[in-house]
Amino acid sequence: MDHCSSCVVRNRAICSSLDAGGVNALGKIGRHHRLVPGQTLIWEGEDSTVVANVIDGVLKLSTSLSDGREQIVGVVYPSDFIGRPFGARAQHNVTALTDAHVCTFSSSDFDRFAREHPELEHKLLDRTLSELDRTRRWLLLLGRMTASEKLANFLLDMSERIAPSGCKTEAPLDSFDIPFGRQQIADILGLTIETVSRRLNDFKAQKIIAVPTRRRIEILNRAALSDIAATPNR
Amino acid sequence: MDHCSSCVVRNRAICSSLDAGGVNALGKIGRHHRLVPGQTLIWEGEDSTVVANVIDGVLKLSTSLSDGREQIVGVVYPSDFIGRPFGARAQHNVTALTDAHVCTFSSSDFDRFAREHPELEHKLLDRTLSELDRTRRWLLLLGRMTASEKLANFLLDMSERIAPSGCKTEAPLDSFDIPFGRQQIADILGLTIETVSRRLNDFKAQKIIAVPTRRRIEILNRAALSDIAATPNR
DNA sequence: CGACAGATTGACGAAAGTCAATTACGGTGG
DNA sequence: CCACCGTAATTGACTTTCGTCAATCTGTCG
Repeated sequence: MDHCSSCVVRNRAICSSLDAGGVNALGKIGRHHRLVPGQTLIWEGEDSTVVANVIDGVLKLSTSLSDGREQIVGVVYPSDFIGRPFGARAQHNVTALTDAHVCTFSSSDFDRFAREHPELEHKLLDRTLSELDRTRRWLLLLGRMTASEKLANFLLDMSERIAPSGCKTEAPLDSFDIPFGRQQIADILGLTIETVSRRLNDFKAQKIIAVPTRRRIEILNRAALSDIAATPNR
Repeated sequence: MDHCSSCVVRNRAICSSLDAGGVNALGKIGRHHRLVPGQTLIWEGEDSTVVANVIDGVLKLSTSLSDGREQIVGVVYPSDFIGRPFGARAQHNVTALTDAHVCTFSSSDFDRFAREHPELEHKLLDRTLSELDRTRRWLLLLGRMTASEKLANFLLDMSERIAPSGCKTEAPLDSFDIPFGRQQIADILGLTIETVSRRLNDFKAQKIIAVPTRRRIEILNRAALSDIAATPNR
């Protein structure tokens, strides 16, 4: 880990809680890895031996049942943290969806480092609390929403989280590529690919969205989409 | 907060990370509250002003849609921690299901205290990571399981988490009271009360469980129940 | 002994899943 | 640059599961 100081996520990842000396020390125990789409970094149930920072790319967290049913339980982007520090067993798979760069640490190294750096643990705690809130909101989507509501929320969520490289705006984009195929959308929303396809076509027919290519979405009528996405009670 | 040293959760709540002096200092900023069933401690969307430890009782975390659909996103037991420290807005309601005792702290007091006590933050981080893992497993249940599978998992989960006062065994109980009505079971599992009732009766007809009273469950055939609860792939 | 909320049961409908066939996209090689 | 191929996505017909609505039952508590 030679160039932490020039790392693109230096100021956004948990590293941002550390001063130059701390980052340097952390860098010494980290290793840079490249992942290709479909490559799995952590397997569910294995003794958790690595944690990591995402530098570039998109990865999914997933769990599955023995008959093959799969649920995606999280999607991570650059600057996000991966893995379960402090000795517990990995509870889900971590798999690259795109080409990805990650900065890995052995669990034991990271645990030791974290315990010596309260500022890092604080940052990680804050992130984990936010991720927990986000995941709990997802429970509402999976447990209580219809297919159309799920998709509307998904598209709005994507438009807020996807920022194509080179574009610095913070505002939600009306036109973007999603890093998921239909099966993955289905696995995120707890649906089948057929239902995803049908509801997406409903939106297309109503001119709420356009789908110029398989992976591109254009939101033509954001108000209508927000309307379909059942508003949480707050 | 006079008697932290005699608190029943002193050695299980996050307080267990503190020495006598620390607990004493924390006790000074905490206030003891009694809650009655149905009483709400925190409302979703309000500016988060309190966090708390559960001393006794069971509480639910829930979110709802404007049309009344509700999803329970968490259930907390004695020694569990409630709330979102470090300034974010409350994302869900916290409501007592039984008579309950909690030990509350103003967010700002707690935040300040936590930042001065890395051991406390570490403990909280470890718990939050575990809770995140648990919540993510719930996503699989809501997104990919049938009503029967959901109920089987729910019953097994309950049998492991419920320990009636006075009983010190760690083994799962085959006979226990659940602190939920049918509507709440439905809100946990993303079902309707009718479906809960029907599937429960299926289990009864198969002699897998008995339901001597509304709130009591007796597991007659744990193996069959585990069999229905689709096994995660690990 | 009622009365009421909570739970069960039944009949029906709607939403999403399943299975199968077809189409379209996107990458490859001629 | 175009034709071809394989994968992914769409579409259609049908089934299943769960939800909805309404009636009935039951146990809890005054």
